[in-house]
Amino acid sequence: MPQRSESSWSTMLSGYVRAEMYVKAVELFYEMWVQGIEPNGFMLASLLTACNRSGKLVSQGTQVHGLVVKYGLLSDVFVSSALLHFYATYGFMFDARKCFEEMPERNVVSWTSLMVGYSTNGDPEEVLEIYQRMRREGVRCNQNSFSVVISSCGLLEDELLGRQVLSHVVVTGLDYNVSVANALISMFGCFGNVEDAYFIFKVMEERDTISWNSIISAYSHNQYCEDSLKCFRWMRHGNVKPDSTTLSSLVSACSNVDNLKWGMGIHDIVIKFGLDSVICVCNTLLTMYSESGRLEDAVRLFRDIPEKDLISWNSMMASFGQNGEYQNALGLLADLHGTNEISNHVTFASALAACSCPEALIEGKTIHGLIFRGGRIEHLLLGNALITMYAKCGVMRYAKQVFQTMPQHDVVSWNALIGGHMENEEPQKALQDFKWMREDGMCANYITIVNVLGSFSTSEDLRNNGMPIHAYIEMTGFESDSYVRNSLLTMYAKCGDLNSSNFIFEQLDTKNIVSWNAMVAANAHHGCGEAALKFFAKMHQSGLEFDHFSFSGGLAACANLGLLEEGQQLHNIIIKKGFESDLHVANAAMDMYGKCGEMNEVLRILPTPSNRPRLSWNILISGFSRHGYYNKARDTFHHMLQVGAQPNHVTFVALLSACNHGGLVEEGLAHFYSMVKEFGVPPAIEHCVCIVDLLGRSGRLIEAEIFVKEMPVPANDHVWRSLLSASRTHNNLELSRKAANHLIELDPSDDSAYVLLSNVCAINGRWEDVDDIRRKMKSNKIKKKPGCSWVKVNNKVSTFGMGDQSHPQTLQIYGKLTDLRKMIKEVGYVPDMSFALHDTDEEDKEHNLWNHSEKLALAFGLLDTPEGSTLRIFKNLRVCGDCHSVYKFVSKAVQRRIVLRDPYRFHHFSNGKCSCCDYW
DNA sequence: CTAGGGTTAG
Repeated sequence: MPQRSESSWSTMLSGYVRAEMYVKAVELFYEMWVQGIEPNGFMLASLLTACNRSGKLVSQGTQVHGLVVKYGLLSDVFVSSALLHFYATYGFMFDARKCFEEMPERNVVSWTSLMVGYSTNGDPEEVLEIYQRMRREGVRCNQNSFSVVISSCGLLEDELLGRQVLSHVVVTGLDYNVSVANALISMFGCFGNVEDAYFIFKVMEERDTISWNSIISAYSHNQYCEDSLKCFRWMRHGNVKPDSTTLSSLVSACSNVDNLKWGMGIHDIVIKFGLDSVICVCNTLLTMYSESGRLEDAVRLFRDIPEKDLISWNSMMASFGQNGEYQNALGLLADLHGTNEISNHVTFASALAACSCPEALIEGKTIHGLIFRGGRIEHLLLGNALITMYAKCGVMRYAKQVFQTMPQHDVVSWNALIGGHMENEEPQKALQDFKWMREDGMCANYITIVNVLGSFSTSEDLRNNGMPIHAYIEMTGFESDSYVRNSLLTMYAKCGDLNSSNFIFEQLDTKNIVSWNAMVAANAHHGCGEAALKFFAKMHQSGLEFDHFSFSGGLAACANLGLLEEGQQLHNIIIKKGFESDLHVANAAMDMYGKCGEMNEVLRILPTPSNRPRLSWNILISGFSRHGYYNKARDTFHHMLQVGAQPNHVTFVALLSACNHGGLVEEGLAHFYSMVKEFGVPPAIEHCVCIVDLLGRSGRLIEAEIFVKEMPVPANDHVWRSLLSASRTHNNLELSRKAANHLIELDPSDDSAYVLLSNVCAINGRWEDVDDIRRKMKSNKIKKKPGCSWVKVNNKVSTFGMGDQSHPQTLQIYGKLTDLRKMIKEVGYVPDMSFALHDTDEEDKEHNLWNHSEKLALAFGLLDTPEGSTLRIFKNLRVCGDCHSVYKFVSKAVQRRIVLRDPYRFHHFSNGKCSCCDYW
């Protein structure tokens, strides 16, 4: 073979590279090398390109680096550019960077290679750093460098820089370049700005498949399912053939219940184009079926994927987890172990997410162990997932421990911790961690704010923490976020400041389902049932569909108003729409039936004891308590302990109030002490109110007063009101005065202090004092909350005030009252004048007593309802003692069952007796 | 330059 010239070796070498015969190129080089021919810069650059493009010749490339150094060719710009490109391609960014920094001169290609390297290695921050440096050094970008910079802005959601880059693009005229425009479409998609994405797409002069894919995925990522489908139709109309990327995006756009019908159509198209074996498409389809609540279809799809990759496994595991099937998720983890696939951090994150419920705590701990032994414990994402898992299992101690041992935190770590405090009802800790987070220099995002606000639930929380944070929100500009505005609204509502929540609600530019639901729930839970129902109806009129939250709120409103029929109708709708199995809805339904006096209905829909959540137990106990079945309340409490459910502070409020209504003083006290000692539930103000009421009602006023002085939390208005009411019942003028003074001090606008005190004075015949109190009320502009009663007859609610004559059947009503009075006087009724609170003669007193609203409602109810039916009457204030006695007599005289609900409890009257045994 | 799985959420 004749001796070849240097140039012929060069030509051969570059020929092999052009022909994509990379291994041949390397072999040729060795042949030349053993013949002792010294390579020139061009050869080494070609060789590096071969190593680069083959994707496999890593060690060969690094050996070439040695030759470059040996022959002093680092100063050759072609060689050093090729070397840089080689290192960047294989992800050796340290070497790539070194190469770049040491280059004698750089062209735009060198800059681009470096940026592409960082981009493909998942470091968009570095890409933007380099871009800024390019700007400083006056280097002009080409289409490739612009594309990678634009895509990095999108990934980092850096909208400010993104718009700057756009202006640079326009200046250079590269906005007409297809690749650059494609990148811009995706970037705006990442910002959630589909309008600008579409604008760029619309003005493009020529589009390729990637352009279509970019706009479709921009719509898909931002949940604009219909728009992505519209684009797809337009694309098909122009005879552009979709590829697997197009269809993947479309499938993920349809990944929810509402869009499943379209998704299934796309599934058919996938099959038509023969793309149903593309793994990426299979995986998106799997997720789509799972997210639409069709887990079985997802499982079938998973089984049928011939060559599952790790993402298939991870997706399936996540699907099981999201559908609450943690055993299946963990089973999959075991199956994965038997394959060739190697699990990654996403695998474990999904497994942890599946274990994020109290029942799966042990499994969660096991995964924690696996992560530790697998050496993944320092992974940020897994640390975050662990915090979440422990927080959702209710073990904040472990969540905090994980947090403290993590080598680094991001905003998600803090949010998971604060969110955990929120869910576990620890508002002070949520606030404390929020403060520490800011001291630590970590920027809050909207989720942080939503979590912190969500942890507040009392008027104290609102005053001390909620309002200062509201100020912080206004200052930092978070109030422009619609999630934040909704959670502000919810906070004010939950803490009982309905005026403020109303104000925020009215100011909302768009009222979404969450805003409406918050208004319904807050009004229902704060005793404004009618307002709640109005919101409920208006929400529907505005075209929104009810969800779990709306139905729970609607039921709570019916419960508040005691509207059994409406509640039942709503419950029927709920069943029809398939919401009855939702835990919150089921609990709200139970609560509604309980508060409407239908304990049998409560028992009918109650979950079986073994999987009965604590909330259901609490509703059951408080239901029994409200109806005076204190034995059943106590039995339920013991049953709850037997099946291993943990009582919480609400359980004890219900239990103590059962003892209270049953007059079980010793038992109530015993529960109060065991609550702290045995169950570790710290006594809160609600428990103390129960105890004060318990002691006071039974006449142990001295002990009640001592308890108030010594109890672990400061007394509030409820405590003093209860003590005042007890001293009225047991006629203790001195204590009444004390309690009334405290009450007026705490809440000067409250009418009950004046009213109750004047009652005690009236009983004792101290009419001057009564007048004095009346004058004070007048001068302080305080009005007695008017008592009213209502009764529903023939689907129409009739409301009566004291001495009300506004009803169209007034004549008959008063006639009926006279009859009743005669009838029961014959069988022993004697009016109890101590409930007549004006200083008049005895006849007037009796006349006033017979003007009480509950008596008017009773007379009307008896007029217009069939004989033998149960009469249901409601009162906004505690029932008067004389009326209670009248109801008993009437129930026997006319042989009717009467159910009276006041704000505290139910009275079931039947055959001359009341279920409260005259103790209320 | 486009596409599939994961942690925080009213």
